[in-house]
Amino acid sequence: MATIYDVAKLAGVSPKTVSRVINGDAPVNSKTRETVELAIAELNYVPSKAARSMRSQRSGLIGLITGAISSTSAGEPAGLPDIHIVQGAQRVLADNGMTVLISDTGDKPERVSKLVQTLLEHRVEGLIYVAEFHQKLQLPILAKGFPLVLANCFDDLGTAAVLPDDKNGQYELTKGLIEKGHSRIGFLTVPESILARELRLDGYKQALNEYGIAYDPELVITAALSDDAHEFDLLWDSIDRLLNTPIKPTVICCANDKMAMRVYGLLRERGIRLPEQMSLTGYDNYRVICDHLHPTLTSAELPYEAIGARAAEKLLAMIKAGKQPIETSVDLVSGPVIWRESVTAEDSSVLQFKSTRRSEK
Amino acid sequence: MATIYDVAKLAGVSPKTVSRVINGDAPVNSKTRETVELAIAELNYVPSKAARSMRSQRSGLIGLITGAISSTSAGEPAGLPDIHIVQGAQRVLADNGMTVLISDTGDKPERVSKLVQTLLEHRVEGLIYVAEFHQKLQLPILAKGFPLVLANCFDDLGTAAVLPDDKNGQYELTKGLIEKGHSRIGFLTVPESILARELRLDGYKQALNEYGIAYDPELVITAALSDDAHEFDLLWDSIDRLLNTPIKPTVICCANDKMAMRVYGLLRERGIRLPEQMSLTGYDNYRVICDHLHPTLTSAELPYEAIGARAAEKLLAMIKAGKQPIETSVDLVSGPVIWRESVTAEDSSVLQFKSTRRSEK
DNA sequence: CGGTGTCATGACATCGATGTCATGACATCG
DNA sequence: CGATGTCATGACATCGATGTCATGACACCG
Repeated sequence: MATIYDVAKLAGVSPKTVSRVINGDAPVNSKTRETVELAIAELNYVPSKAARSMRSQRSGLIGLITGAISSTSAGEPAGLPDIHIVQGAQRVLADNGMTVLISDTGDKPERVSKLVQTLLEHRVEGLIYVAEFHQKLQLPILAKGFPLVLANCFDDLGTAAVLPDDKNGQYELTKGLIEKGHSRIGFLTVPESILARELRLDGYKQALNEYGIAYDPELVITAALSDDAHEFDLLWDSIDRLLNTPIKPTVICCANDKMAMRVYGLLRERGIRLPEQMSLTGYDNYRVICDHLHPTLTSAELPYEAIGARAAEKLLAMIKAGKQPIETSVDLVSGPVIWRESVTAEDSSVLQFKSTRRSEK
Repeated sequence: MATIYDVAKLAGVSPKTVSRVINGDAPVNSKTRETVELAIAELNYVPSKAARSMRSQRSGLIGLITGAISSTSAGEPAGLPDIHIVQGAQRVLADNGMTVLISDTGDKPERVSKLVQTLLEHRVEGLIYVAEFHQKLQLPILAKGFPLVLANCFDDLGTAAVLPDDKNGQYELTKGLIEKGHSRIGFLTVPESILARELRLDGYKQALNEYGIAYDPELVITAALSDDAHEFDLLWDSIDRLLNTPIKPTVICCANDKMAMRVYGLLRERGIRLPEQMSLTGYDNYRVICDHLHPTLTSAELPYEAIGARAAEKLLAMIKAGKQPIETSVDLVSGPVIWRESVTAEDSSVLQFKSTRRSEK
């Protein structure tokens, strides 16, 4: 590969002059510039970042650690694939002239510190750690003050983090359902081990509360996440319980789109027409599922792309601030609810009836 | 960040000795080694790849260009997300001590040459280009002899490439169906613009042929790919045509899992029970869909992870060969058929079981 | 005409690691 | 005892780019 010396030789100038042409940081005679540019083209010269970053002490690299790239093979979490977070981060970073170095844990958390080491060898200017689902964790400690942003996760040490606003998502979803005339709203949640559970439940309750609808614990059922047959039976039972409550729900909120996809099949097997006899919602806005299920599935978006983008922006700000410590913070990112065919809107008469009833209370 | 000089100073030795300790490439007195190792730990020293690769002329970096990372937002292709190809490549490369630099076209193909430039600045030792679906394309030309592997695509110039064996996948799928007793096999294909169409059709025909089943063009219907409402009507029509053939098919092969997901809904809307009254297959083995549809969906795997891995192996071999030109080639990678609940086996015992149960009602 | 300023360019050192060669301390051998 | 070999270590140059400083050519001014 050609070097700046080769170019200089061919153009009959000093390497420094070539450098000036490339960087445009000092005046160069236009005739000289032309000769140099010709030589560059002739030799297919591309400057070496390694040499540059040695002088400048800036690599232009950002390290991104994720399990995303291997996660789909193993026990996959229920949500959207976190690759969308990588997507968002990569876009923002590329727009700012940074190149992204990815490394993947391969689902072996103990590898993280070795990956970090490799990234530091490349002198990344900052790190983003992407978790597969909203969780709390503890990374091996880096040098103090090294720019690090956690995406989709957070820790105890006050490290900068960007998280999905799960409470708000379920709140907006529930609120929308109520405004469309639903008041018996079934809720299939995930197990307690999942952080999002409580947050979403809070959003659900808040919406009910604002509209004066009493919270009925019978309508909230914990459904399992995992994919094996046993859990599948449990989901079946959960639905039975919902359908057998004194006043049947008119809509079921599923903890995520995958669960909703199963519920489509289960409900139809017992002859229930969708959405006429039962409305359904998911969570994640997993496009492949939501757009292609029939009827298409209403879902609250898990704003992964935006989380990635925000994490990147935060990181860039931290890098820019340099030594001056920016106060780190935890950002919540909200996503919209995407209304699709799986939810019926009851007609105005019903709404009227309902509001009447409410005022009767 | 600490340098080798800092370590040397702290340990009271020369930088070269530190280098020897790090690389273990020459004998060092065990006492000296200990002192040096202590100093390294003390200073959190991490050697700089930039400096190393300047001397060694090896960056340890592989460039990976993809549209994957932005593809889901725009007009998404029908298949599996190509991120799985990245997955496979990253795994193999990491196992070989290489770090992956990703860059994304952001769905703007004209950006490719700029991305290549950036990757070359980082002195990547090779490049993998990942396409979103099986296609022919033309990359901007690199320096001749620069290690490059195309994944999920190929060109006219005989560049090394790794492709899915679409013909074999559909062949195995069709063969399996025949062996399970199906002989009227509907086939919803993708438009002619898609390369996989002809390949898969060939596989379908070959299987029929081997079992002496006549090819009936009426059973093969071109269904659209895109997601808008109009195309959706067309899919409906396609299914009608299939159901109205003189002898109805007992199974419908869909061009991909997403299409199959829609067909589930469409068939059920007209009261057809799955899989009892109609078997279904997809293509891609898009796990989120196949595992979670009810009944679970039989599908031929689009072996993206393996394609990525193979591409990486090919690239590493090319790099290792160096100047000696390895003969480039196009590899086909086959994936298995994953048999799930959506296909009934029509052998006598099953038929008997069914009729028994039905008569019990 | 000499002093001063501007423009275009080059010589040289430097970033951090490591290959090459040299050196000094010992051990071993004839 | 002197020659030779081995071991442990260091001095120095080098990879490719660029910051610093110097230099030569020329214009302009008093």
